[in-house]
Amino acid sequence: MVNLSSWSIPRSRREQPPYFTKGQIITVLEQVGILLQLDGANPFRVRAYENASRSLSSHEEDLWETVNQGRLIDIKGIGKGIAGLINEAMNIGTWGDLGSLYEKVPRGLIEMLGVPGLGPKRIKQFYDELGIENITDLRAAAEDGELSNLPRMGKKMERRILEGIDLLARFSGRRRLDIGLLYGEAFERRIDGIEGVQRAQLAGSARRRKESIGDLDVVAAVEKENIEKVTDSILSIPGIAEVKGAGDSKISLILESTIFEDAASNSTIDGGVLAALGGEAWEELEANSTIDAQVRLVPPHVFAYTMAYFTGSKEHNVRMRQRALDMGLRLNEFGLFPLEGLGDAKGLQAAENGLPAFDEEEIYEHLKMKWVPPEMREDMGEIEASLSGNLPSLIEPVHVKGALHNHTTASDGTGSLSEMAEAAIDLGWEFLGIADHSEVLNIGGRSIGVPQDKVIEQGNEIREMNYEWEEEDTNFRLLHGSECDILADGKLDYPDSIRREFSHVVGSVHAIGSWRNRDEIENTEILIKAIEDPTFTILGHPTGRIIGGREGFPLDMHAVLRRMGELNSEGILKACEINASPYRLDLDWRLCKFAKSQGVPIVINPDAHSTKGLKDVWFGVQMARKGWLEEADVLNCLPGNVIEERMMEGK
DNA sequence: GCCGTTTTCGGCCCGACTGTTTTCAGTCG
Repeated sequence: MVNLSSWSIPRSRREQPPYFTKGQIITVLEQVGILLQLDGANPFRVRAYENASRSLSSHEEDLWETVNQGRLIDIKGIGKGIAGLINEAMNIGTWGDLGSLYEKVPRGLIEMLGVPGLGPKRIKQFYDELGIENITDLRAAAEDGELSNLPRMGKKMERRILEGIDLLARFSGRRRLDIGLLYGEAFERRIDGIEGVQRAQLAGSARRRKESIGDLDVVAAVEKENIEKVTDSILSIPGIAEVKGAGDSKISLILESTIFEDAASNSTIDGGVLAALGGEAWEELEANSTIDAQVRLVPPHVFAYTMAYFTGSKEHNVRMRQRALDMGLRLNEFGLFPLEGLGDAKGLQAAENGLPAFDEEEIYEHLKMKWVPPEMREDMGEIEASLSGNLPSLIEPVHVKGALHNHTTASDGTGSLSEMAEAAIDLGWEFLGIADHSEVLNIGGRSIGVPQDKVIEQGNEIREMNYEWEEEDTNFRLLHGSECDILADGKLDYPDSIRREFSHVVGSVHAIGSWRNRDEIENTEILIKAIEDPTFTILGHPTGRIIGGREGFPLDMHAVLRRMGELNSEGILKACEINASPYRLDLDWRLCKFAKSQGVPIVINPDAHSTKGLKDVWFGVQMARKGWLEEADVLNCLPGNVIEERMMEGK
């Protein structure tokens, strides 16, 4: 959901250029796209702003440098107009006449976009004709029957809007990946088990492993004569809170947690996903959560095309269509057809003359491309890589041989040293890094961190345990590290003498408040200073974001990763964590490829606070895959007998 | 507003569903 408080044109807090950061510019372009829609602008102009914003966020260079070199218009999607705007914003600190656009569109209209079934056109119509400026006005007008007097509006629309407002209040927002997958896998299995369904598979952002899921897409292969029967069966699946619509080829509904009833005893529900989930997810499910879902029913021979289409992303699909057009073909959810002689044939009828494809590999083959793993389908360069045959060979969960950031009862974990070690051995790991909180940390007035004498004791205990494993020829060791707080001034917690004894120091920011009150440039400088400390090894959850909870603090992560890359090139190990907790998934996957390009090694850390928490590594691997990483890019794929040495590089 | 080895003008991805209509506009993905 959009955050209304941030919907004003930013004013610079700086004395000299650059007056705005790349992040601010990306946000403004994105917001302008939305404001223009509500203002009834040409939809292609709207898209131009959306595209510019998107393409800027995947622009890896320093934007200020690009501006100064006059190379803005070299960025695809940025032409003369938007380049001029960015120039002005960074050099002069003003935004052209965008201020008037921001003034013109009432904030409440943006909020109204969140109402299901309401789009920019109707919102503008309500505003122009009835003066409706926000959801409160909208509800009143609908209840008074004013909406149904407008052209192309009726009683049904009015009722739908009222329901939409309720829906928005109850179920707004996206679900974390772990919750989304839990629902998605359960729903997929239920549908797959229905008589008349030949195949059923989860598509959409869940299949692409986005860090949050808006709604679920399941594609089911069903022969035409069975559609009615299968539709009835789907609508009788337990756990459907509401049916939003049902046609011949598409069913929209809202799922609730009762879909999991008797799931525990259902042996068909299993797989890596459920195994990867700890207790926390289950607890949350019981608290009345819901998720939107769509089922697409298609004839078996077009299943692969429909899967590819509904896996997305939208941006990937646009590029794929364009690729098809370049080859004189049309691509849609039913197939791939030569444009020539296509005539007026539409939809499924046209599919009769399409190129056959049993699976997605064949679709990509028809387009002279290599199959792209779903996680990578974000139009972040995978089309080009696929065309040139340079797709990476992505990391897999089995490559992981340990993890370096985990907690015990010494700080706020629930497992003892030996319990955590045992759980790691059970996972087939060769090492486990302990990194309890440093002494300064207290949350809600309760001290969580490990005092100095205790952390020294912990080190002795670990040495003894390691000695025993070595004696009995067990290929496993504990690494004694620490999750050291990065203080507001960039200093690390604990005295130097203590920190030097650790095998690795995970430096993390926890006092998010003070970092959120500073600007991007200041935070970036201070964080880099912390990283440069000789004892610093791994940057823990870099931005402090909580998915569905709070944004991270402002930070130029590109600049941080560039500096870390420099230090690595000098032989000093500075690694960046992908915090694998589904609540964090931070480093963001969008930055993994850049980290790699700068020579910054990645560590996938579960940040486990319990034995179960170790399994969260699975989610981190999914993010690494989205970020194009291979086994060799991830430090905790190294064998146990070399990891400790690697941690000490440059010290 | 962006883009271009057919193009500096005229395109810009494509189809289903819904509710409103009697041929289509708006929304969604």
